[in-house]
Amino acid sequence: MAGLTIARLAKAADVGVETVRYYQRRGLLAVPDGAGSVRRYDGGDVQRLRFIRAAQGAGFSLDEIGRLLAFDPVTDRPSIRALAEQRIKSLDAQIRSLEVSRTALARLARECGKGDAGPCPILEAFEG
Amino acid sequence: MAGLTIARLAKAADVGVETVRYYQRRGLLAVPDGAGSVRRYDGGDVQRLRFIRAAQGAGFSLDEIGRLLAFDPVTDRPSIRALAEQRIKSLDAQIRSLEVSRTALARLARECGKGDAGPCPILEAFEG
DNA sequence: ATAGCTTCCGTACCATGGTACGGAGTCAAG
DNA sequence: CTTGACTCCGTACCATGGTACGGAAGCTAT
Repeated sequence: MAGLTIARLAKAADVGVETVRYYQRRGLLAVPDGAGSVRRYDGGDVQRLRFIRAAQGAGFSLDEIGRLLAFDPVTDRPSIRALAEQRIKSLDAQIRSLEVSRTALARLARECGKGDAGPCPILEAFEG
Repeated sequence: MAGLTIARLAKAADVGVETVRYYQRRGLLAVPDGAGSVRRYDGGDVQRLRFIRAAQGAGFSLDEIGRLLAFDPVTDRPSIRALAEQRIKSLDAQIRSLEVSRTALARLARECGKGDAGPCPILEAFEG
């Protein structure tokens, strides 16, 4: 009987078995019907898991990935692109926010390193 | 009787009442002893809340802020600075990771926008 | 056919930073 | 001295992305 067990599927996609189950619960991955038996998976499932991981790597949440998977690759291009643009905007906002923190903190750390007398400038900055 | 109620304290620091309680549970803020009565807070508490928010703005987690608050501003400068350097490294890693996503996704979105025939290049990229 | 590894499934738990709720007690004003 | 607002406290819940556990059933090798 061809087909992968859940453990082999997980290994093939380099995720944990519990992660596979979690994606099934989230509706990202179909649960094959194995009627009172052990369910079998195929290459399509491996592909789908890889898709999910790749999309995560591009910054999409599992919720967004669910929407991506529901789209038709040919007819829904505008919607897919819109989702991507939205994600890019969100990534930009996150990046900017982290950079603000990074810059402020680096300046404070530099200040702190310049001497060792008195209270730490890092803590002082947070005192208001 | 001088002293702020928890609602006034929260308002003064621009946080929610539940957030104040949460910080108390986390050990970030002292719980004044109000012996079977309503507890009162002072300017020091407002200051401390502002500190927490400012430190969060610099990218520190509540756990790290707890450590910062435990340090002596004068004698623990090296430790404080080390914590800051560590946080900067972590911020840098997060920023780099987001930028990788951002760049890859922007390229795909550009690809997708170049035409409307065939399957969406964004989805195709995730297929492996 | 029986030991022992997997699988199945529900449920609970992890970190993170809160938010919401419900009952009981307290407090100030009318 | 009662009403209404606020406080206290424990506990549960939210999102996010999983991880862990435990019992029952299935599967495989000897």
